[in-house]
Amino acid sequence: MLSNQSKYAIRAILYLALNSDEANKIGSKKVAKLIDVPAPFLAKIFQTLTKYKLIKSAKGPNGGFYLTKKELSKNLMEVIECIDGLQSFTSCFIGLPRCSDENPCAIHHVVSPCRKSLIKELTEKNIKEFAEETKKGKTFIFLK
Amino acid sequence: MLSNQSKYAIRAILYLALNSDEANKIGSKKVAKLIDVPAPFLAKIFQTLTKYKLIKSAKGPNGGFYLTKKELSKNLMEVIECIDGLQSFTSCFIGLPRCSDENPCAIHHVVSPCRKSLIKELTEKNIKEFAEETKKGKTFIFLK
DNA sequence: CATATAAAGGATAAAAATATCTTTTATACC
DNA sequence: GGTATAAAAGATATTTTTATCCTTTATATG
Repeated sequence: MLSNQSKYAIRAILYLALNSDEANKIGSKKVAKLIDVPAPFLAKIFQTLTKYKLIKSAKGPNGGFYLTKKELSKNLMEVIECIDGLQSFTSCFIGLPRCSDENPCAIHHVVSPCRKSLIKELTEKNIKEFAEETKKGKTFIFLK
Repeated sequence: MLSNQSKYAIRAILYLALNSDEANKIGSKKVAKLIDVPAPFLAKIFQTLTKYKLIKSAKGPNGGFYLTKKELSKNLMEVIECIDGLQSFTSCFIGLPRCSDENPCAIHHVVSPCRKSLIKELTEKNIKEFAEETKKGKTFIFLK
């Protein structure tokens, strides 16, 4: 479904949501270790996320990555979109080039409602809200 | 979401459901051309589907691939399972190794219901039923 | 200003998925 | 039995995704 890049991005961004702010920046290597993803790969992912303004970065000593209120108000679909694009959510499940509600493929009516509800939830709930549930111990972003 | 292999497999198997039977076998090259997928790749996919008894094959002149009642009664989850496995439907959306209903990742509650309903529909409806809707002109398996 | 730190950028490497090609096997039909 | 047909099997090539490495740039601090 999602590429590894998007998976890592979501985990990392939720980690930053829970553990960083302007006064507490975290380096990419540290995040990588803590959420258990390949460090140089995460560094690349963070470059993309920074470029698309989904996270903040600062160079130099005490530099690192962090989120502010602005980034916390973004949603996970934006994260997925800036890394994978929306194709995997919008293009035909069985690869027909012009499948649509009007011209549906054989399984369109089975797949489309599922996707729409998933997109809705990943768009309407922001990063802060997802992080808050984890903070309360209801959900996890890493599991030992 | 699905690999190209699974996408092609579903389209091809629905094509066979609509256009083949024991008396009307179709060669893999012909199917490939008609549903617009790479011919040698489809030939490989058909090998797998044959091995897992999701389609029938016959060698030699007038040989080819076809479905009987038995194969028509199978479902599309079986097709996906034999090619991709179930990982993409069952493993954690953001890649946590032991995410579950009891130990949910941050987006488990958003993703899990969508997946469950998708699996249910792709399991409960058989190939014949999907093909019949296409036969009636309600859905398509190729679109010009 | 020198030094250390950490991100940014660019180039490269490894693995997996996608796709193709060639040879072998089975079988229908003359 | 010989020939043509088509799948099965196995080997190879290409592309994309995943991952790593090295150099450059920015900046905080002494």
